[in-house]
Amino acid sequence: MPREVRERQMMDAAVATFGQRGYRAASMDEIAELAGVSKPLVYLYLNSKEELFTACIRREADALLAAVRAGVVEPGLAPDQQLWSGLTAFFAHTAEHPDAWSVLHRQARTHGERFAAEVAGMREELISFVTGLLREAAYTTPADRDVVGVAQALVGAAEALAGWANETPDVTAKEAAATLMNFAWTGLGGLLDGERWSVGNAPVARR
Amino acid sequence: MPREVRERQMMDAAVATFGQRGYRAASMDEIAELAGVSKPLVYLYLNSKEELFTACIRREADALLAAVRAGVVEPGLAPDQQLWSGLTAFFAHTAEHPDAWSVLHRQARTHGERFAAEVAGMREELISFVTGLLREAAYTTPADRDVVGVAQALVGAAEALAGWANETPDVTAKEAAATLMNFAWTGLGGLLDGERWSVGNAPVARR
Amino acid sequence: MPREVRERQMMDAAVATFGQRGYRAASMDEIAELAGVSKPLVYLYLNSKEELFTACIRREADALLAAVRAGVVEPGLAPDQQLWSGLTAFFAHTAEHPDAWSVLHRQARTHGERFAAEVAGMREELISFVTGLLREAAYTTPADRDVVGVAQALVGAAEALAGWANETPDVTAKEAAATLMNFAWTGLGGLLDGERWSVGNAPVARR
Amino acid sequence: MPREVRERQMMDAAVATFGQRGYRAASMDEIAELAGVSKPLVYLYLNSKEELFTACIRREADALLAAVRAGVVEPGLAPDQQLWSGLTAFFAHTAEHPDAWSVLHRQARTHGERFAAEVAGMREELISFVTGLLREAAYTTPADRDVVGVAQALVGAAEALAGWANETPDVTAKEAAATLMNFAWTGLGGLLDGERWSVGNAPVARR
DNA sequence: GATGAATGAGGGTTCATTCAT
DNA sequence: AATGAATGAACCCTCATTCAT
Repeated sequence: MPREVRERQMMDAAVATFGQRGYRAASMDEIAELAGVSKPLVYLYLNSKEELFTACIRREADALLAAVRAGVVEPGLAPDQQLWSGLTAFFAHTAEHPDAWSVLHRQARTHGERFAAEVAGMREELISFVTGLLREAAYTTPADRDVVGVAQALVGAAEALAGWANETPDVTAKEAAATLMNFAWTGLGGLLDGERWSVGNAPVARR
Repeated sequence: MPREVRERQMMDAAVATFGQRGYRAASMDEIAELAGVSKPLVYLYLNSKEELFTACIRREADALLAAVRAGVVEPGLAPDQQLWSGLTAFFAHTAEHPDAWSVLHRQARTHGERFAAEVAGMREELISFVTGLLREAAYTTPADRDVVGVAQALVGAAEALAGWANETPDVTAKEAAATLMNFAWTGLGGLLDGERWSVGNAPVARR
Repeated sequence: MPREVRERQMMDAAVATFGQRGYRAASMDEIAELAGVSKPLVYLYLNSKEELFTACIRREADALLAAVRAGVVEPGLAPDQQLWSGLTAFFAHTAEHPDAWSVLHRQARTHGERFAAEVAGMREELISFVTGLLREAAYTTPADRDVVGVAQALVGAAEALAGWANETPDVTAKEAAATLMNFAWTGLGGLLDGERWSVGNAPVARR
Repeated sequence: MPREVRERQMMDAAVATFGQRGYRAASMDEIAELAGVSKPLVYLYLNSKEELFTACIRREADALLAAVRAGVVEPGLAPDQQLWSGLTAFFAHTAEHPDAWSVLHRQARTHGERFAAEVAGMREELISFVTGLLREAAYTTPADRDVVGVAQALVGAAEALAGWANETPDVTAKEAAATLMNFAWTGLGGLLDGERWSVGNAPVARR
């Protein structure tokens, strides 16, 4: 069997195992067995547990970023529409790859600086995607720190909703995205007055 | 040395170690050494690693809840004012106890159902505190799932900002709380138009 | 509370614990708790686990020997009658003190030479009691080794029956003694022909 | 080195160690060292101390039963001749494998129900071998409990003589078997009158 | 390209024992 | 006469990692 195929099998097994058990609790034995190969082969291809985990993080971070970017390809959309598209893609991807999401969101950030740094890169790309949107949309030029703070909040909210959607039955990606748009775009103040954000008109209309 | 004192020392050491290393990577040896006692004493008082971790989670969850509640004591405040107070207290507490916050937010939720369940109780109390506020403030009666989704988003945003504030120099609790209020209350839509939430008037005035 | 009383309490607790758990599995903690005292007191009175166990063995060995001797006091009995009396006393005592019997028969002989030697003394006294009987009763003078071998067999049979009687419901000391007398006195050869030993006449009559 | 060989080495080392030290006092370190391997290999092949001990009990119980059965193969022998053959084989085996005998007779029965149950199976086979002989040989049909009691006594006597023969220099298996046959077949009553059991004629002639 | 055999190192847990009061 | 506080040492078990084939 060609090396590339074998390697993908191993990484798949590793992502599943790391995602469910955690970095420390996952054993190389289990990963090798799940991949259907012997342990020395895992070491031959991926060198060590640490490198294997790092490789998993990178692959899944890239995949998630690609998915989000692919969701926002249409040019010329209004900022809120772009955000909506990105969020929908984000929620869809995390729902389809729960183990990968667990690796990125939970495991990578709880098992040492080395791994946290690896995933921080991806997070910053998300943040800068959001800050770009915000800067582009704002009438005035807000302070850097304000924008970053708000983007952090937005991404954090998205992460929490991804977990919530994965755990709560029947919450679709669109529903999660709508919830977040209502919250993030309209704001609680508006929500409490009965306002709602909706695809295609609401926020635009509001201006 | 009396048992109570020793026990507190051990729990402090455990929170620090668990918070920094993670549950699996923390060794009872290290905890005992940091507490300045021998390992058997830790077992004599706290029985097992699992029970020790559970005790840490409970203690810190209670402390965090107490801090947030203590921050919202003033009666008769408008809902947004209450939220602001709670958030400020929350950010202040997490900033003062970063290891405890790591235990609650990261470690407890990544190392097995048992621990996750322990912290889920606290999180639900926060959520219900928020949903209570929202229901109280709303003109209309929103659907349950909407409210819970929004509360999840809000708490997730708060958690992300707590991490951001801990990592970014010179971000005070008040600043983090203000950022979140701007984001959460005014909404991105309003923010982009130049609106800002501020202590004491903005949202009230808006009605 | 006077020392002697306390000491008896401890030894009682120790015999019960050692008898049920075994020497290694019994912990000084458990013994102290069962005795209702603190651990240091056990050490103050009995010095160490090893000495405590040795003291238990001695006490119970003496008690068992005394019980057997007390069962054979009547002088002038025929040898088989003496044996019958001794066996009845033996089975009665082991049935009344199962933990003590476990300590002597099982635990003391499975946990190191030191303890085995302690209980071997008692066993030799039983053996020599039996060999005395046999020599006294024999028409001819048998070889020493023959007598000792037979005595070993008899004592072994008695030990096995004591265990069997303790485990099998409703087997009384007298029944066990009768079974053994039938076996040991009449012999399988005779038993199979329908002979039986019975109190008072059988073996005597046979001569 | 192939797995089977290594496994036998480990079990041999385990039987020796368990037989001499006892279950609790034997350490996996010691067993591994005696087997000439590292500790993890013992765990890889035999899983746990408990399973290792159980495996030892089973192997040695089977070996002992096989040895006794192999000693009684000749068909058509008189019952006492069969008993004599079985006993000779039994004593020869226990003398050749004292550690195995210690494991079966002492250790397995003093360290928890699980192990005792494992060896009880073998003991019942011996008992039923003896009871079978007795029933076959009896003119009358004796009560069940009587037969079992007598068989217990006989097996107990054999066990005691095995210990005695192992400890006393120059006692051969045949001598031990002869001593037991004298005791068990002729009975003390007969012995004291000068009767002796001997291979080939005594009991048969007696009928 | 692939594996069966093997281990050094370390972690959780228990326990007999002592000291200061 | 009695105990609460404390520990050194050892044991069972697991795991990442390598070597010879």
